[in-house]
Amino acid sequence: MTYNDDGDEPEDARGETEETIKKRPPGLPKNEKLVWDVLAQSDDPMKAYEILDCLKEKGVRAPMTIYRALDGLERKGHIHKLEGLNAFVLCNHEGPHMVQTFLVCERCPKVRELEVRSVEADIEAAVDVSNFQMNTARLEIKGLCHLCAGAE
Amino acid sequence: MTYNDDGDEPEDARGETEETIKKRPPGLPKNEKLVWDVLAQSDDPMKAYEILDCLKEKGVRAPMTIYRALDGLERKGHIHKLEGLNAFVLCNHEGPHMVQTFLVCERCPKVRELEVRSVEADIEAAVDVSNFQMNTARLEIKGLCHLCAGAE
DNA sequence: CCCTGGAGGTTATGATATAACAACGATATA
DNA sequence: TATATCGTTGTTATATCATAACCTCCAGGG
Repeated sequence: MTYNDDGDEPEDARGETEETIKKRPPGLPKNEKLVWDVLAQSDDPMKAYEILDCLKEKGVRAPMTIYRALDGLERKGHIHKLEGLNAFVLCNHEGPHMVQTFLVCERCPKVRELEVRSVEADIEAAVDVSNFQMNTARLEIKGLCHLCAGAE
Repeated sequence: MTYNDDGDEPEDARGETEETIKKRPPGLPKNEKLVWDVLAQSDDPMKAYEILDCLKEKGVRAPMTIYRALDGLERKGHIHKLEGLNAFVLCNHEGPHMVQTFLVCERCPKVRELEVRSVEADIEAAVDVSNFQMNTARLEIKGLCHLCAGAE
């Protein structure tokens, strides 16, 4: 058995992943696949220890395992960390991008990732003026989501 | 002695604050003044436990004390938290503002706060379209500062 | 065959942050 | 004065988040 025994689908035999819509990127090591699948089944961002809880049943015991997988996934651009929540979400679009924009509800756990071209352009311009060499940027917008705002 | 014995200047008797340029807002409780003064003397963002170390000599013993003061200062808009660094900086401009923008160097501890009107406008527009009720936003831009970029 | 490097397992610990409760001082007001 | 209340502070304990260090396994290349 190798560390990269890629099935195209999760090896899970119990049908837990039937609602997964997103397609898991190929070539991930075992633990990164496990973590990716957990995140894919969650509508909301998840904390490292929550992911760990979900994977206890699969034999994962140590936080280290989760953090290593998260680190790998993040370096490959498959997930983002929401620093304000200490939580992680799948990236929801193709290709690399410099500015990640999130709408974070303060009343419910919902987070949406946006892609806002005009913001990206403005940022690049402003940063340029400041003589700063941008690598990545993360914009976390806090407030009330659609539903929570409606409910006052 | 009251909890709000405002002197206009830090009560520090040893001249440690001689380089302070910023003007501490009036009416702060004792611990918030202490923490504000520490941040004012630092060019760079500081972590809670670093602030605590600086205030050991003034008799502050517990992390709680620092976190409470930071919380008060943040709610009043006098400081910001850089979530990506778990660190805190003085706010560098007047009046309330919805979007905080930071240039965070990945090679040295330098962080600059910007005010970028065009970005703010774009964000508000984009958020509006998304049917989201924005409260605040924080943009953390990572890369190489001026000096570090020059040094390759 | 042996070496190497990526991936993984495990234990321990470090770093960050909050809960809970007690005590104090200022202010208001009866 | 009495006493109620509120914000601030002090203190202890604990929760939460993250990494260091060390060892093993195994696939692939000389």
